[in-house]
Amino acid sequence: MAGGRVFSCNNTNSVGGSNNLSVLLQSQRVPSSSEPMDPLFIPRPGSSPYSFFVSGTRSMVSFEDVHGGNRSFFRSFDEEENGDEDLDEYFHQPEKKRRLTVDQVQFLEKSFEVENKLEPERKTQLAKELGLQPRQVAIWFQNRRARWKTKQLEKDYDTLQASFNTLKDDYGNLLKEKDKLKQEVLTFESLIEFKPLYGFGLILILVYQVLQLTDKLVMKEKNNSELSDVNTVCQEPPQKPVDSDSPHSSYPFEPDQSDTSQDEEDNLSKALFQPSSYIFPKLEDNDYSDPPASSCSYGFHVEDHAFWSSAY
DNA sequence: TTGTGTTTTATTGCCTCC
DNA sequence: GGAGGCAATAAAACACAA
Repeated sequence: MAGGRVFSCNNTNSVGGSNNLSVLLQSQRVPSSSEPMDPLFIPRPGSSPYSFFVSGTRSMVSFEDVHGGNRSFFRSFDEEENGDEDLDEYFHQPEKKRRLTVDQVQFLEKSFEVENKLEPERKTQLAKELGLQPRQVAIWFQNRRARWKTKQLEKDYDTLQASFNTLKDDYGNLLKEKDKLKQEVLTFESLIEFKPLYGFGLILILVYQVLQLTDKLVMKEKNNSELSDVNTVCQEPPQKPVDSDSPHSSYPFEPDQSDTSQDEEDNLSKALFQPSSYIFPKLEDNDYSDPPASSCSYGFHVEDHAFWSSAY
């Protein structure tokens, strides 16, 4: 035993069941694990069947006094070990562990609920009441504290596990929210770059249309001047053949009006001065469609708002 | 009945406190 | 240095399925 600790031998449980046995419980030296202690049983004639010495003192305890003669605290040793032969056999057999009875355990449990630590006086008192050695009571409390600690650890673990799961869920939700906000930030950033291009693109379109229209007007003017030159050279233009059967026949030098009809000019004018005919994406509150990759896109007609959505 | 896993009782060694 | 607590562990007792 470490520190030379001296403690009472065990097997007190067997005391209660043995016939008229009292036990002198005082170990004078520490047995090694390979050297089991032989309890020293001293029969005490005339004593109660459940009386015994405790720790070598004369603190004899009558279990009948404590529990009104109820022997339920002890196993029915009368059934297990009866008579001198059994007693003799018991003395020579190696020590065996004896479990506490249900009543003893219940008594100890109630005492443990009151206070899980054991003061010397209480230990002695409990030992007396239960017919156990103080050492046994101490060991029981020690083991009981260990069991309580294990269960407490399990409870703490469950509590921590629940907290962890809750935190994990919260963390997952926060991550989702973070991604969503990040996406919104990106959209807004893109929007900031995108909006100034609206004006620039519009200008490009207008310039392009102006150039196209100017070009066509120039061409038309040129054609007209050439026609006038031809008419000047030809004093007498050839007569149109009168052919009522061929209404579509035309004079070969007659200027072709199909290319630059008045309707087309009107349309071009409309196109030029009504830029709204170019459909731009309508930026609504929740429309975070990305802008075109480049401003060149504004050179094309976009007929459908859906185009912007599907294009990106 | 037996093998196996669990529970309970007890021991051992180390540590702290007084 | 002794008393007592604790962790680790041994070993008996017990429960239970096959």
